[in-house]
Amino acid sequence: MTSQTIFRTLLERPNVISSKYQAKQLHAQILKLEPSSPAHLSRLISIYSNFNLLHESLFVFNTLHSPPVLAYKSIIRCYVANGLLVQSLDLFLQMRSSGKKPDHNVFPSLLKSCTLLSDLKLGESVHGCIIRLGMDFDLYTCNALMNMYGKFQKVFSDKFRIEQNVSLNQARYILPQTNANSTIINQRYSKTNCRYMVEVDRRGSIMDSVKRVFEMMPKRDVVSWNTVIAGNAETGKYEEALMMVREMGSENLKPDSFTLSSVLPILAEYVDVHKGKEIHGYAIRHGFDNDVFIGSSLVDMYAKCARVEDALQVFNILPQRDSISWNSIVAGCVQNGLFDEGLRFFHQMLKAKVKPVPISFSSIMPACANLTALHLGKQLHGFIIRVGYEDNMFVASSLVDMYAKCGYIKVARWIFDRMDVHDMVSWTAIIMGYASHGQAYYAVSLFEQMEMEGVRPTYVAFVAVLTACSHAGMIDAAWRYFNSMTQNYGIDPGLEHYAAMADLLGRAGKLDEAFELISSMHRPAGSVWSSLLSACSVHGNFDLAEKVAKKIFEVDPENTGAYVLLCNIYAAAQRWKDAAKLRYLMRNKGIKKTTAFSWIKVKNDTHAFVSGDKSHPCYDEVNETLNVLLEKMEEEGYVPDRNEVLQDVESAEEIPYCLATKRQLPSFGIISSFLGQQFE
DNA sequence: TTAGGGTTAG
Repeated sequence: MTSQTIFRTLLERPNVISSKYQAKQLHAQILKLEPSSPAHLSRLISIYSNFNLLHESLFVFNTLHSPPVLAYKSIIRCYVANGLLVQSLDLFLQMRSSGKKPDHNVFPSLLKSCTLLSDLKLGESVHGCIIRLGMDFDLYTCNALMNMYGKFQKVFSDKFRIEQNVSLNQARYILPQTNANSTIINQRYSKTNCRYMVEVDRRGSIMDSVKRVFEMMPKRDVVSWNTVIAGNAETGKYEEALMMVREMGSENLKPDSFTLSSVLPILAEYVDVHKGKEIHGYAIRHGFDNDVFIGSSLVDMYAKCARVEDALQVFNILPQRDSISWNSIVAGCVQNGLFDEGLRFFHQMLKAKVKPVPISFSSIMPACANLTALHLGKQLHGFIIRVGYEDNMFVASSLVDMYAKCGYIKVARWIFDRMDVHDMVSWTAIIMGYASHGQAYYAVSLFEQMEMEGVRPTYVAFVAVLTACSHAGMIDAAWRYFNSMTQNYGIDPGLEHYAAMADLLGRAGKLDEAFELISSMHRPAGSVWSSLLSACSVHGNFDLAEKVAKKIFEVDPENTGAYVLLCNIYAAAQRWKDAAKLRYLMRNKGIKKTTAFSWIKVKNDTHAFVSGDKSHPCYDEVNETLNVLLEKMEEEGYVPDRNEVLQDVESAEEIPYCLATKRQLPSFGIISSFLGQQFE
């Protein structure tokens, strides 16, 4: 074969050119053999642009006096791939003014530019151009059109959601509640509602555009279906998305890895592990389980369905892991309460030299918060500042929560005040922080501030404010919020809200009122009754206690806490026979009190305290210290109530403080050195 | 021409 034949073959079958080096060799051959052939030069531009070589492509393009369509569309594609979006649209206009008729390959690139520029109007103009040129039946062009409209629909949807739940930071002034404030709140909501209607119309019309394009298509491929399915999945139209996955089959198209990427998050949201497993089986049968996207989605789906073991299994056999698969397993562990495991994976991720992103920190921070591992939380905070993630709303909210849970409410407030915008979660985190620190005034004031700024309180925000009221004995305010949930926001009170109210009323001695409230619940849970049982014990209402205990045993016959509490109540009332009968019943039923323990971290060791254990080497010293503290407390007027403790069902010990073995948390010193070394 | 992960809960 002569060099000329090879040259022609290469130009006719550009796919055989597998490297940038070969492309440059071909360029040299063209210059040598046919340097002025626009057809050859255009093919060369196309080959260069396939390798994303913008500089080389432009170099050749600028030598052409009247570039053919192939040259234009190759440069346009290369511009888009390099993020030069305005330039891509400029070149399209230049091509049109030179009289060249664009073919169907040009539009996907242009539509991508409009999407990346977030310019819907421009996208609609391009759509008009597509229709005028009669390209609106082309498969690739239609797929790209649907993709563009789908992306805009998601942007509108996300933007609207954020506007609903975000306010500017004006939390530095705390206004008292007045009628004037209520008027402002109402005005804000009526404005919000107007905007809501406009946005709903806008989103609806964009989704109609996606549908219209889809329905007009003479032929659809798997990408067409995937695009519409993803559009529905991302905007919460789950049933529609799943229905379309089933409908694909009627056009003889099988779901591929992209389809599964849309389906798995829906099943995670539905907590439907059975269907999730079916999809997992399908993925294995079709070889998609090696796909890193599917792997991450499976990890996430299993974790959200509380199947951490399955999530770990999928993660452990992943042939390749990227930042997202690591974040998925870290978040999966933490969300399921496996904090140590989550921290270990975070550590391993750093060791694997995967750079943490904001999501990594907002996923791991709740582990520090729930373990009250302040030292680690502070180290991570330092790292967050160094890499500049402290302004991320998710990261900042998780920091607010971590500091509040670790006892540093002032630092939590400082971080909260520094945030430019507050969403519903950050408000709730700081309100709950104040509530758990017993600073109900701040919690309630901030809740009202949040309402003033037009952020709609949610189910969780009401849990927070009612908890605050409960701790401070604010009965009137609590009733106001409890009633406001349904009346103003249409949120049905749940278990947590009833529990806070029952706790509040019980502590205040309003036992009958609490009984009535709990009885009004649809299906009162044992835990809500339990707080009333405890209040009955404190206030010495033994008759009601028996009634309440009966209610608990109806819904939860093996509620250990209720047995123990009732036993103690009988003991306090000197009803020894009843107490003994109950204890006998417990033994018969095999009900045992779960061992509770608390722990304290001293330097790098965590020491756990369990009733009845004398194994710790410093047992005597600890007991001595406890006695000193007890004496001091008694000097200041504390009278220990030993009536109930003496009759504790499972323990014969009078003072249940002893020491158990050390519990080892991950060593954060090691993580700290990684943070410092690798990513500064 | 199409894809995956995050913060608040007595």
